[in-house]
Parts: sequence; C-alpha cells; structure tokens
Amino acid sequence: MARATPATHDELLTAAARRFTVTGYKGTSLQDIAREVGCSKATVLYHFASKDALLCELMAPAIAMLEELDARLAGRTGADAQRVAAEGFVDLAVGFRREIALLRGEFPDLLQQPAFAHIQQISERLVAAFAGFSDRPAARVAALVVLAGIAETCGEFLDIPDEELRPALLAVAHRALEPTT
Amino acid sequence: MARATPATHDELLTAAARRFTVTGYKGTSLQDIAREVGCSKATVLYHFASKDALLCELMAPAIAMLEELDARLAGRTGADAQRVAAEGFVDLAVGFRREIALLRGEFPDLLQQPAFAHIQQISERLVAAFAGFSDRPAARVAALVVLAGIAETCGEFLDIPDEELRPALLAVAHRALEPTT
DNA sequence: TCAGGTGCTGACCGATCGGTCAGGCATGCT
DNA sequence: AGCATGCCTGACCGATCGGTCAGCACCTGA
Repeated sequence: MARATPATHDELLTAAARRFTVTGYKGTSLQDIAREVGCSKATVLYHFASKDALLCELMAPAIAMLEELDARLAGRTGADAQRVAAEGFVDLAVGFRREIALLRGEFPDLLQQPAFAHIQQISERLVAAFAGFSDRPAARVAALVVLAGIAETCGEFLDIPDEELRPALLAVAHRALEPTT
Repeated sequence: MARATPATHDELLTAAARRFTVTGYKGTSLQDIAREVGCSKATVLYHFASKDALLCELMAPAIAMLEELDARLAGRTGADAQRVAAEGFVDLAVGFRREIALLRGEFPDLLQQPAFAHIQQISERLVAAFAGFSDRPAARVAALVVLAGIAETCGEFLDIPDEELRPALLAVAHRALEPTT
C-alpha cells in the first residue's frame, strides 16, 4: 500500500476519534482507522503501542479537564457545588464533544481498564455535586438525567457553535436540577 | 457440557438482556450468553436464528410500545404533545429499563439494521414533540437532554421501584423542558 | 418395539480481531 | 561510499467471533 504523505501521529488520532464516534470503540477496528488515513494497520500500531493506548491518548485532554473539575469541586457544598459542577461539566462537554460522545454506552465496559479506573469515582462525585450532595432519590435522579443528558446531547450537536450550545445546556441544567434545600 | 434443566427460550432471552446491558450488544458474545445459562453456544443458536434475531425479539415489546406512543402523538401540537410525549416516554423507559439501556451508545450502529430502520424516524419525532415542535435550538437541546438523560438514567436505577422512579423522572422532565410559546 | 420429533451438543468453518516481526525504502550524517 | 535511523509495509500469528452441521439422548405415540 502506497502512502502519499507520511501519516502523522495526530492525523491518526483525529481519524480514530472520527471512527470511534461513529461506530464506537469496540465497533472500530484498527483496519478501519488505517483505511481512513490511507495507511496500513501496522502503521497504526507503529505510532501507538496498542488500540487501548490510542484511546487513552485520545481521551487524555478530556480526562485532565475532568480531574481539574473534580479538584475544583472539593470542599464545596449545596448550591455552590451544584453551580460549579454544572458550569464545569457543560464547558467540558462542549469542548470535548467528540471524546465524550465516543464513551457513551461503552462507559461501563471501558472503565474496567486500569487506565480509567478512577474516572468512575470522579463521575460519582460529579453526580453527587449535581444533586447538591442530597441523598434524596429525586435529587439523584435529576442529577443523573442532566449529567447523562448533557453528555449524550453534545455528541449530537457537532455542528452548532460553542457559544450557542453552551448557554442552552446551562439553561436546561439550571431548570432541571432540584434546588438545594 | 451437561445441562441440569432445559434452557428455555425465555431463560436465554433474559440472560442475553442481562449481558447486553453490562457489556453492550457488540461486546457480548453468544458464548457469554450461553455461559450465563450454562448451555452451549449452539443451543443459543438453536433457539434463535441469529444474534440479530435474539436482539430483535428482545426489543420487540419495547419497540411496540414506542410505536404506540408515536401513534398517540400524531396530530398533537405544542404543550399537549410535550406532555403526552414526556409521560409516554417515562412510562416506556421505566417499564423497559434494561432494553432501553442496552441500546444506548450502540443506537446509531444498531439502527443501520433494517429491522430497526424506522426507529430513527420515530425517535426524531419524539425529540420534536419534546421540543413542543419548536425549531429553536435551545428547545431542541433541552428536548434531547431530557430524552437521552431519561433513557440513560433508567438503566442506572434498576433497583428502585417503578412508583418511585416514574414521578422523579416526570418531575425533572417538566422542569427541564422549555415551556411552549 | 420402534419411528420420529425435540432439545441439545461438540467439532468445525471462514472471517476478522489485535498484535508481532523481518525487512524495504528513503534520508541524512560520517 | 557506507551506515544508521525513522517510517512504513505485507505476511503472519493465536484468539475469538457468528454461524453450520451431523449426530446423540430422550420422550412419545403408534
């Protein structure tokens, strides 16, 4: 197989992201990614140690931002935590629409990987913050609906600009979340 | 491989549902399903023509209810459509938590199958109804957040009773959806 | 007693998966 | 010229996928 231009690291990364968002992580083969950039499967594995490593590198910026949000949440309570969590997560979801979208559905499975082990705990803390740290079922249900809804929705609006998506998501989050007592 | 009791059709169906919700459709092999009920992979394919056929039969009741909701929506507009859509979809999501949950993430891919071709159109009409048939981006964003959020949330609350989950979801839906103008 | 159907099985199939490996082919330094 | 290095490749590997098939054990009605 002939290559016109050298397949760069980043070129493969964005191609993989594109495929993952369409057919999911498990549903995308290294062959698919290679075909997208016009190189061989072996080339993909030359640039990345494994398929998992590719995913990790793809998710790294989003995960870093998630960890930063988690740190910012520490110590906050009630309405304050709720507001910071909502704004932070909307920013994250809007900024990393593709990355968030590709995790949907495969979340529970991918979280088994040691590289993503702590994400589960972070997202649980995030849900708790969305609920204003209330343990009432209704508050927790509302929190999860908003969190999951935002994550899912971002992937569907890949075409509209950030400055339009962001306030729309924030508005629905503020309406939907239960006011803290 | 020895079997104590005969593997019934339904036993396989529920086992498959359980696995699908944990590891997804693509992520679950016929071997996994067979292991869960303690029979051979060939037995699974004796009861079901194919893996796809198994999925179709699993989803049939939920799809029937979705089609019924779609029919009930015909002709309705504005707040009326919004209310009927919300109540109908919450009922559907609560009643078929597992089935809804297993479709998440693999939705775009599974919809390619001819058996599910019309589901895409139905869900688009459902989103439109949630938005009160407004074409304002904010209304459509809110609609999708609520729809996707409810679908995703149900799969996470498999343990709490219907009569507790239902009003909680309806409440957050009513708060979150934009009032029709 | 025996023929026929039902439920189920292990063995097997081709395809595809993620991953390995030796080597080809440029390019640039010595 | 000779050599090393970086990028890339086809061929190949074992594992696993969904699916097929001949045949076994069992039950039942004739």
